[in-house]
Parts: sequence; C-alpha cells; structure tokens
Amino acid sequence: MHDKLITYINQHISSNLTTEEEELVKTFFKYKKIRKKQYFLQEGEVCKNVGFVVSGALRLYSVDDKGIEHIAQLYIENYWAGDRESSITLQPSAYNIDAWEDTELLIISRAEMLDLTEKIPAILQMLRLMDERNAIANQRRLKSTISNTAEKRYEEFAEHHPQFIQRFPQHIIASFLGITKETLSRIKKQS
Amino acid sequence: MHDKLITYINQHISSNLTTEEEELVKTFFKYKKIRKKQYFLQEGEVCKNVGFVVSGALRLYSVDDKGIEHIAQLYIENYWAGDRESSITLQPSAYNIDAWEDTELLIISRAEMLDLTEKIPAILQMLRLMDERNAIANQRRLKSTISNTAEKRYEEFAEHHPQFIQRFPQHIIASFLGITKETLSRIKKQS
DNA sequence: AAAAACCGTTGATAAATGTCAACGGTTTTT
DNA sequence: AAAAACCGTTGACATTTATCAACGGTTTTT
Repeated sequence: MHDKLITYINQHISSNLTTEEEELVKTFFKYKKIRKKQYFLQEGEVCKNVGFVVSGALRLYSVDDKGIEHIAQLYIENYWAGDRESSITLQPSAYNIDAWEDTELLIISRAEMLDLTEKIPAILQMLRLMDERNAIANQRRLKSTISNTAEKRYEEFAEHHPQFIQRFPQHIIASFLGITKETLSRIKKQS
Repeated sequence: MHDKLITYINQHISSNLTTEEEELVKTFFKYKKIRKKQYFLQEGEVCKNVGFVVSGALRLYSVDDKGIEHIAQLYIENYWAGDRESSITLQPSAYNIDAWEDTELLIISRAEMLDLTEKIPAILQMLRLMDERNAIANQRRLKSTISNTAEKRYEEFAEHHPQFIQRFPQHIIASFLGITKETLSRIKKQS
C-alpha cells in the first residue's frame, strides 16, 4: 500500500530514503478509502489533511450562486489532493473535493508533515520540488487562460494532459477549462 | 538602499536577522537601476536573477502571434520580479519583464539565493512563506478567471489590489484581467 | 513650441461563448 | 428488467466580449 508513496518520494529526492526513514514515513501517512461521489473535503470545513492518491481520481471545485460547479483541479494517481489555501490559513475552504472514482489515499495533516520534514530533510526537499512544479503549472495554466481562445486552450490541455482526457468525461474537462460542455462539444466537432 | 530589503525580510521571518546576517544579505544582493521602458528580462533569455523591487513598477508579459501583449504579472515595491519557470528549468523565458516606471532593484541569482539559504536558514523560511502566498494568490486568480464574468473579475481585482489600479493605466489592468481595454472601459461605465 | 505618443472613450459590427430545451444512447441504480 | 441518472450532441437564440476605426484630451519627446 505505502510502496507507491515510497517510490514517489524516492523519485523526487536526490538519494533514496533509508529503511528507517521509510518506516517513519509509513507511520505518518494513514490509509483512507473513499467511494465514488464521496467527499474528501466539503466547503466550509478547514482542510486539515493532504492526500497522496494511490489509486482513483478526484476533483476540486467550487459552486457558484447559480449552483454551477467550477472545477479548479483534477487529481489522479501520484497527485496530492487538498486545498492548500485553507490548510495554510486555517480558514474554511471555498472548495469541495470529491472522488470521481473509488479512491485510495494516504493522508497526513499539515502539522504532521511539518514534523516529518524536520525528521527527514529529504521530505522538505521533495516538498520544495512539488511547490516549484506546482507554481510552474499554475503559471502556465493562467497564461493559457488569459491569452488563448477556448479552442487553443483545449488543444494545449489535451496535448499536455492526455491522462485527464481519458479519465474524466467531457463536461468535467469543459468546466476545468472554464467553458460549457456545449462549447467544448462544438469545438471538438469543428476541428 | 538595502534597508528596505532587510525590513522586508525581518517582517517575513520569526526573529530578526543578526547584524552579521544583515551584512551577508547585503553582499549577496546587487543594486540595479532600470529606466522606464527598459527590459529586466527579454523573451528568449534564461532568467538568471530575481529582483526585489525597492522602488518603481514593472510588468511581466508575453507577446502572441498577433503582437498583442498579455500581462501575466505586475510588480511594485516589495514584490519579487522574475520568471520562476525559466529560473528553475533554465529554459529560455516566454516572457518579457520591463519597467513601467524608473525602477530600483536588488537582484540575486538563483544559485546565490540557494547559497544564502544554506548560510541563513531564516531566508529559507522566508522563501517558503513567499511560495505559499504566491500559490494562494495564483489559485485565487485562477478561480476568479474561470468562474467569474469580466465585470466581477474587475471588481474583485479592484477590491484586493487597489495599489495596482492607482499605479498602472487602465489598458494594462485590462490585459492583466484578460480582457480588452474597450471592454474594461464599458464595464466601468455601466457600474 | 510643435510633434508625437499615450490614454480612455465611443460607435458600429463581428465573433465567441453561454443558455435553454430536447434527443438518443449509454451506464448505473433500484 | 425497469427506471433513473448520466453523457454528449444539436438547434435556436441571447449575451458577452472582441475588433476596428475614430475622437479629443493629456503627457512626453523632440
């Protein structure tokens, strides 16, 4: 169960964890199973945990006045699910996270994670790397959203994230891109 | 000259720098003056430095096929200017950064910054805090861009960033929001 | 002092995208 | 096995936003 996480960590640090460190990591992360459509986080709660996705798929989204869901983030295996803003500020989250498929997570609280980084410096190194990648991905997405038409945005997304296209239905992808499902349907047709 | 930076650092760490640390910081950051309209970074260059803005204002933007500028980021005093993606990946930047006003910067290379974090752990702490705030700001902006109409986006922006509204002309703000100057002009008129 | 560049606004029109309603074919639930 | 929910598509139409051209008032440059 934890093997996938250990592998992930080793791939993101400069030299592998020792056996003792591996054991420590295993004690910090708790297994959690979420059935399809169940919440991992509900709007209004403070997001205490971050979850490493071992298997399955989830989405992070907000709901507007009209009840429309706006998908901010999608997660599959080897992604980290959580609302970072809420975790950091300890304010109630404006987002929901729910499972799109039956999902297995390894969860850890922010406090425990900080504790772990002190015990295993390599974990801090991994977190910094994740931060960097995340910042880059966000910057790219923002650029694409501001600069491109819906069509080009879809093309770029499909090129860079084919895994998501296969995994989530079209109306979810549309929402992630900030367009309606009808518009996406028409875009795909004409191209 | 470096006082503003020292103050900034002290405000973002848990206990103030020692006098020796202050001196060390001052040796690492180099003063750079940029006249209005001059580049701090040009598309195609690798972004080697990050700059702390002591005074002035800058913008980070890309230019599309049609020659239209898309403003991704605005900077004023106490902001850090640079293309993080390029700095990290060492790939040529897709962005330009230029001075909107005469600007004074304190610059440091990524390598020097890493060196500094090893000599002064508090600097690492500061960087992590900056990262967090940056991640939160980006997430909020993305949410706003995906979920809101142009009008609401402008309202939110004006509410959260009045400094920018006063500092940059309207067509720059429009570009930052991903709309045309004409549209922004009409939005402001009707509200 | 004159010329040029910059800036915000407006009008007319075009293009992109959203909204609403309906359909048929799936898949899931009962 | 039947019912319900889900999913992508399409048509008709409305709304939002972009485009292009022009203007007058600034500010900056020459």
